[in-house]
Amino acid sequence: MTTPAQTPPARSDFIRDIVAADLRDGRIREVVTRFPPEPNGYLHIGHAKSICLNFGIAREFGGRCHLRFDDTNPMKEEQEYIDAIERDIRWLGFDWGDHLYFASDYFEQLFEWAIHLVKAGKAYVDDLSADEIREYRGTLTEPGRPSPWRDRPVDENLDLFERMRAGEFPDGARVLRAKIDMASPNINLRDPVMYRILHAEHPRTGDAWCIYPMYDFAHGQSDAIEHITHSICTLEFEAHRPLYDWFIQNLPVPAEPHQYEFARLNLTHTVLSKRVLLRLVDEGVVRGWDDPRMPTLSGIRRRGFPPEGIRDFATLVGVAKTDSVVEVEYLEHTVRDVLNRRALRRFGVLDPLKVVLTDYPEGQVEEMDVPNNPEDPGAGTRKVPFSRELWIERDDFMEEPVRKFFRLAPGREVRLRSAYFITCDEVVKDEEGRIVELRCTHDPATRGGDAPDGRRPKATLHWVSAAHAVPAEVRLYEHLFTDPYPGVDGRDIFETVNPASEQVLTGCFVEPSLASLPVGETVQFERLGYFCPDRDSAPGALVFNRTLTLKDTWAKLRKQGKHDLA
RNA sequence: UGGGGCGUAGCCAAGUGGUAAGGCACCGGGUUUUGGUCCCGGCAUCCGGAGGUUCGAAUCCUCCCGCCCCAGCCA
Repeated sequence: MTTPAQTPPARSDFIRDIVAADLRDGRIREVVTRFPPEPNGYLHIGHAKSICLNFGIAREFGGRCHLRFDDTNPMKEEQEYIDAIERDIRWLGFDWGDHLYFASDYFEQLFEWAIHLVKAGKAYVDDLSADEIREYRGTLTEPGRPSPWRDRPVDENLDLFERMRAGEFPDGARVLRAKIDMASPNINLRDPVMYRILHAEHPRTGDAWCIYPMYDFAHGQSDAIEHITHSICTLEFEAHRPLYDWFIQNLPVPAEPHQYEFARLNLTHTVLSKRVLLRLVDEGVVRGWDDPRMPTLSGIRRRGFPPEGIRDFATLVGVAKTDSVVEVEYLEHTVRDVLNRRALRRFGVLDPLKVVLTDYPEGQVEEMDVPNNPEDPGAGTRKVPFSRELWIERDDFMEEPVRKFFRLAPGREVRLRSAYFITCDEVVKDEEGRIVELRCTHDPATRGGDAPDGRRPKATLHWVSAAHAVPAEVRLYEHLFTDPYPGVDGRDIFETVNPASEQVLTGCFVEPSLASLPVGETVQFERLGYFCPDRDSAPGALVFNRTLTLKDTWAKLRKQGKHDLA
């Protein structure tokens, strides 16, 4: 309850070291990075690591970071994704200024460069089918063989390539290939395909093109056009770097960018494969791309995670080349850390148990002053109505308390936070023996929560005045997958979806101030966790998402079976 | 068994010849009107393994072992 934790300073890593050295040695004057998403899905926490890296470096070294959509495959890309991606990056806290680009903006230039290679005898049109190309490519241990079309005359290649562009051939009929080395031990250099024919509507260029460049032919050149100095990508592109360099060296590009690779983020109990995420959405396993259980930025946002918590996570996790799987608890820690500092405290009762204060005047209402955030005195206090009948958490009472349970029990006195000390006198049950009400008395001298005689109850409970309580639905969220490493053991990922990943609670009661809390604003329900109004919320029908629980030592003791030990 | 990478605590991760940072998790203790926060302490005689070089090695050399990526007209 003291020193507010600091946002961790950006530490150095091997990429930042390279950037610093390039700046220091004058190899570059200004660092220019780029974040290059393909608009074929929503951004997820793994992308956040890359975004924080690229935009973070630009910010730290006084350079700039471009947002460039890698939209070279119209079969999978959609405007909806472009919009969502821009929204999510902004939400994360980054800005690309005027530097919004699309690989498709460079299609004409790329085409000209392809012609350049053809004229130089370094690219050719191949008539082989996809299957044949695969056969000719060889294997990991055997070299490939040259296509029969490999030595086609330049003029013929030029003519055919122009006609490919003109739409004279059907999809798959021919491709343009770079002529490099069919025997290269690096398969990426065995005459990689540069262009394929795709008679598809492109989200941005419409039907202007029916041939589209492959990633390898588009990415590096796009970097060169934008004068990107450090093209940062994930490890799986490492083997592509020689090809990246080959194109740069063999083309009259305006700059010579360099590619650097780092290990992508993996999280336990989480899947970050776009393919799988798409299936979860399509098959209705979740409520959509922004389901609070999804690792997408939009899901995390809906869940109530603050962007700062994600940024902190990215910096704490670091950047290296070791394949790693970070425990999701680490993310939860940085999120709690931010929320603990910022979130307003509120009262909400998830599983209500009625308490009647037999010695409290009927009809009387007191406005209790309650701190908005003990971590931040500047957050002030609020008034919370208190009256004779209250709701408390059913878990906060035990008729026959076990050894380490020190909440309410018959004959026991506890503190109602910022209100009074109360003592349980009587337990009321229904015919089935279920506890339906607790009859208690309060000590008027403890108003506000402090006893003049200095006595201190072992427990402090949250509460809501029954007459003023606002009903709400609360959705409890847990890991989407029970398996820490979903899919690694060969089991179908969909079979390890946690059936309890979403639990919908109805009949919850929250304090009056919560009725007007804006969607997406995360508050702490004292002693329970962090919650935020979901977009499904409506004026008379509040819906809250549980962002995260608070750390809960008592729950841990019970789970370990230690609550009853001496 | 082709090529490219990587192996430091349960999980991340510094360190790059001078005798193992930090965070998460975990375990103790203190404070506390949230069993939260905060504070204090503990947690690698050892850096995938084996040799070698050196006064001295996680850091250099050799060999071995393990894991990841590449055979899309995906990115």
